[in-house]
Amino acid sequence: MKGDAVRGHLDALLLAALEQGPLHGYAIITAVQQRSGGALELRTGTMYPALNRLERLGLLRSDWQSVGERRRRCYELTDAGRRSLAEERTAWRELTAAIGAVLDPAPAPRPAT
Amino acid sequence: MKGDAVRGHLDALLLAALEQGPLHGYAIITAVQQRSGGALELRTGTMYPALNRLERLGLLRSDWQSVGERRRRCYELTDAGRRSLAEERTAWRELTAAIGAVLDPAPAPRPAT
DNA sequence: ACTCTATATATTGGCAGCCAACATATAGGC
DNA sequence: GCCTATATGTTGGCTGCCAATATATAGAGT
Repeated sequence: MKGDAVRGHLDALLLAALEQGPLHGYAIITAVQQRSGGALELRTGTMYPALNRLERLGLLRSDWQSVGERRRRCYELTDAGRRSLAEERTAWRELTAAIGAVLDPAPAPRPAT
Repeated sequence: MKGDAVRGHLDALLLAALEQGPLHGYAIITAVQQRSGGALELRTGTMYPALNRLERLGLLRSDWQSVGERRRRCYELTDAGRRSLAEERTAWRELTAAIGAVLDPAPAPRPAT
């Protein structure tokens, strides 16, 4: 998968990854990687700033956990985040429908041949 | 449709628009607009430089036509352009499959309940 | 003990690629 | 005469992702 593949869809991916329950950043990377069959690999320099931004926007909330000496920042969706995810899904369907229609145009219907 | 919608897929759209025959730039805009049901509207500041780039890459060739006093630059696919279009289609399918799998994950198969 | 990898989070600088705005010109309708 | 559609192009700017870098703990291998 070429670079910039997730451009414009990063927020949707992050929100979707958190839909089924809280995860910390590193776990989000592996979850997205697995769900996509290895095709999508989020970069830390891409994801962590995005998670912070989504939290500032009120779509996520986070809390720090400790596992031994290790610290993790665990994110979960807010209600606004769930609504935003629904909008992102709609936008994604519209985009794929629009581009798909140009890439693979339906044959023009013709008056009863 | 939000801005930057075509980002990363512009070349694919242009090549696909020209697949069924030569068109000039303005006609490409209306063709893409119609095929996408009005969802996609290419900007001149986006398209014309892209057409030039694709011609430099050898994926398109162009010739100037005259309709009365009007001049049109008519583009058509080269063989390399057709091959590139096929690759763009494959890349598009892989991308939609990957992102789609994250946005709408298949329920995990579980051992005979 | 030492090294390498995996786990885990974060910042910085760079840049590709699209967009808005602008510029120009012909043609046709009202 | 004016407005809109047709038609092609350039310039500057900004968004948003990436590579590179930094830091630190944990565990496995040798």
